[in-house]
Amino acid sequence: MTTHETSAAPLGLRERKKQKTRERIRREAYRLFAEHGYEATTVDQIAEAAEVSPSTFFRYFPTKEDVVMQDEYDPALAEALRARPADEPIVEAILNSLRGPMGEMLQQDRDELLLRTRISFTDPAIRARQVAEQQRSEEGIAASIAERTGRSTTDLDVKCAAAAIVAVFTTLVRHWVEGDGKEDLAALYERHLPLLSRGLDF
Amino acid sequence: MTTHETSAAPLGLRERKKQKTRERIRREAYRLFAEHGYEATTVDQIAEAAEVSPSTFFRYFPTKEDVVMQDEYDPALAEALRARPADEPIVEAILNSLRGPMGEMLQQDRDELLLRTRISFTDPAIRARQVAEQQRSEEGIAASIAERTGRSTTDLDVKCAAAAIVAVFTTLVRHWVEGDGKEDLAALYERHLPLLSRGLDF
DNA sequence: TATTTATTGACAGTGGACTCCCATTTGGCG
DNA sequence: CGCCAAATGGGAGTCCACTGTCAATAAATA
Repeated sequence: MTTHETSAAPLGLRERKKQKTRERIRREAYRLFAEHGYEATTVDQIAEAAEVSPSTFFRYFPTKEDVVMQDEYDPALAEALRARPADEPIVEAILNSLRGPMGEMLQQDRDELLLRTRISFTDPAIRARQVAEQQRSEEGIAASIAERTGRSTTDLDVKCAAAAIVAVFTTLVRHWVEGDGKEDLAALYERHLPLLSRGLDF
Repeated sequence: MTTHETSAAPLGLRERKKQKTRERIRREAYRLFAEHGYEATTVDQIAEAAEVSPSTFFRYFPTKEDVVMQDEYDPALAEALRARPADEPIVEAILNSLRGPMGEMLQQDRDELLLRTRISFTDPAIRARQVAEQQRSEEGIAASIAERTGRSTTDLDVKCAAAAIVAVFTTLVRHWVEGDGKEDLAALYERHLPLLSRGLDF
């Protein structure tokens, strides 16, 4: 590597074309996945729909799995969490993070998020990948909690808390997806996340 | 079908042989998975190790995935939960269930559980399957909670609670596996599950 | 023992993910 | 424009899960 990517790079025609190609492949893949399911969609079909050769598909994505999402949201949340005052109770801190730009981000990507999430809940093969990502999300959130409370990241209570939080998130998002995204995701968070702070009183 | 299976069937030589073959395939598969990983193990290898032809493998297991575990424990927990008095707080009820025969069951299968769980945490492809099972566990536990509290199974709070509980379980089991099962799993439950009842006070 | 039926192994596919290679095209640049 | 490097397409090839068929064998049954 002789050149470093700078955020202000003018981006020549070549780069722009590549980005567009990558995006086109990804978009067509998602469309086909949504239409016929992940397993039932072949790389050849994706390539054809994106108007590239199968070889080119593999140049952009090392494996078919790689075309599926990595979730930017949970890591972003872990980040946002770090900006909140440490004396704020964790659930409050999360809700406050979601009320900020983080929430707008979700609002913005609503449709794509809906589609992606639907796929990942529907298809077992993709689900696997998703779970791996989720694990990292948990670690990120655990790290935030640990940082805020001066505990260790390896603290089991911290890990359990992070796991519970992510689990509730997942449950709410699933509910949201099953309702075709008609409900307000943010409202669901506001309504059900506090369950964790007040304790499971069943 | 002209004959029906009766629980007291004396089980002819044919049936017994089949059972043994099935078990042998499963055992060898697990051994190889543990040794080389799920993906890296081919059906041919499993068949050879189990001393059957590849065709026979597929006669016993429709797909390679089908050779992996279904978890009997979480459903068993949901069952046991139903036997506890309804006025007992949920986390207490769970712990009490685990203190009974349910706990002995776990104790008994310790080694196999350790192996199976290790595989399912290690290998993404199997993890997918596991997650699907987990989903059903959540539903089972949600059903128990709903039944105990007279709420609906579709109640989002109930679903969130079940998800949180399973998430903590998973976290603890993972921790247990990572420590090679040296710690006492039951003790981990006792120590960290109450986190959920008293609320996340971070 | 003779007949029937279930289980098996061998073998020849199929399809799809993924690799390698090479010729062609296309954008970057002097 | 003309050269170079990057990006692409096409094709041949590998690996492996999984299917289907058929003949041989072993168990159940008469």
